[in-house]
Amino acid sequence: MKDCSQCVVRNRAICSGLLPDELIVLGRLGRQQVVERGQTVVWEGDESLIVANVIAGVLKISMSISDGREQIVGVVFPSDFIGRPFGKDSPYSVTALTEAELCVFTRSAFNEFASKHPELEHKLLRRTLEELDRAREWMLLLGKKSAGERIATLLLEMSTRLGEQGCHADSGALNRFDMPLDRQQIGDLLGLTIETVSRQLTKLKGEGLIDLPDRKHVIINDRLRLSELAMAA
Amino acid sequence: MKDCSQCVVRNRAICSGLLPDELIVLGRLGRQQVVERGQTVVWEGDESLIVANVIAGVLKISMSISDGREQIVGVVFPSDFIGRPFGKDSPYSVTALTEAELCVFTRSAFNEFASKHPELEHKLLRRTLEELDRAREWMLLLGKKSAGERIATLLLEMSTRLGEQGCHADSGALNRFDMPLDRQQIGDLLGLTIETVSRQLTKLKGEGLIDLPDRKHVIINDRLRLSELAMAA
DNA sequence: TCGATTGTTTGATCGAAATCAAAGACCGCT
DNA sequence: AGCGGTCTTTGATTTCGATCAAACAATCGA
Repeated sequence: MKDCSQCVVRNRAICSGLLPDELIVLGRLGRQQVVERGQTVVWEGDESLIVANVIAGVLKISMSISDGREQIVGVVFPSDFIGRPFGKDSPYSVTALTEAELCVFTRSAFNEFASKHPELEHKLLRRTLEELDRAREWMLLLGKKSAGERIATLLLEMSTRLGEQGCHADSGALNRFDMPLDRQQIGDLLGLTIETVSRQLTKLKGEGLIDLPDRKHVIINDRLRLSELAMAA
Repeated sequence: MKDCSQCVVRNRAICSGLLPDELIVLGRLGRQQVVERGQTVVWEGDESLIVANVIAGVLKISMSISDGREQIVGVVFPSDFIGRPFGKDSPYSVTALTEAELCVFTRSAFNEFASKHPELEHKLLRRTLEELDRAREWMLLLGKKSAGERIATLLLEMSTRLGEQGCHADSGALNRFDMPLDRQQIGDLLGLTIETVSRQLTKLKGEGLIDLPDRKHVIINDRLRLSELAMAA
């Protein structure tokens, strides 16, 4: 593995805060790996063999019912942590939505290292608590919001989470982003069908709140009105 | 506070595994408190002043939209942990569904103690990861399951989680339990209306899969068929 | 025991999103 | 540039659960 001190997510991932020599030990346990769009790195129901830090790219966490219905239960960005430490099987799949770069550990090696480094576990705990908050926020969306509210919420959420990645100086960039999910995946995340997603997006575009120059590109014109639509608590 | 070594959730709560003298220190930080049915101990949006272990009773975790729509995002049982450590405001409310008994800490005192006791943070991390798994399972339910599937899933989930509490010798008790949620709350948990909940329960009763001797009491007659209906992955 | 209140069930109708169906746009490939 | 495949949009129709409405059952206090 390359030197962790050069890692682009060095200051944001859970390994931040480790001492230089600890980082060297951890670095030796991990390997960097490029995964291509569509590739699944963790399988629902299978033994949870690996965990990883996301260095670049966007991935989805998904669960499904035996008849094929699929729900996306999380979207993961650079510096986020993926996999299920401390548990034999993974209850969900993790699949790359874009080409991605991971810093991969075997679960057992990570577990062992983590048990000896409370600072790391503390970081992971904080991150897991945040992820739980986000999951619950999404439960509110899935349980109570209308199709229009769901789409508005998603656009704002993607915009801010992608925005956290880039340079903060360019504030205008917050309102233009590449949606890493296709229409089907947006549906699987929002609990809607592909047709409903399409209609709601067309509606927002018609009202001038957003622009959709092409399939992937989204431009938010009226953030305020969009957040009113999203009906946040 | 009473002696922690006598606590009924001693072996299951996150404080299990602490050394006797650590337990005494933690015990002095907490106070036992009885909360009555309907009482809210944490308010959504307010500063997260307290965290607690649940000693007895059942509580709900809920989030809401400004217009009053409410979603229950978690149900909490004895030995579970409530509150939001390491974060200024609580994104959700916590309200007692039955009379309950808590072991309450101020957030700041708990945070400080936890930072010094990795074993405790490790327990909390494992618990939070499990809670996250449950939240995601529920996202699948809210996003993709039909009303009938939701009700079947809930009945099985309540049955097993309440069953974990009691004595394991009496296996028959798993199939009879008191539902701590009323119809409105079941709706708020499943993303359904009170009428749909009632109709689905009546349907299951008509098919002989369950009995409902009174409002609160549930008897599961055919667990296998119920879990087929629940369509678990 | 009665009446008031609250919670639940049942029935009739409505509507938002799903489903079914087909046309249109975009992309990669040769 | 032209073709084949995939993804997206648009339209027509259906359906499941929501909403509206009223009867019914349980609980509680006087």
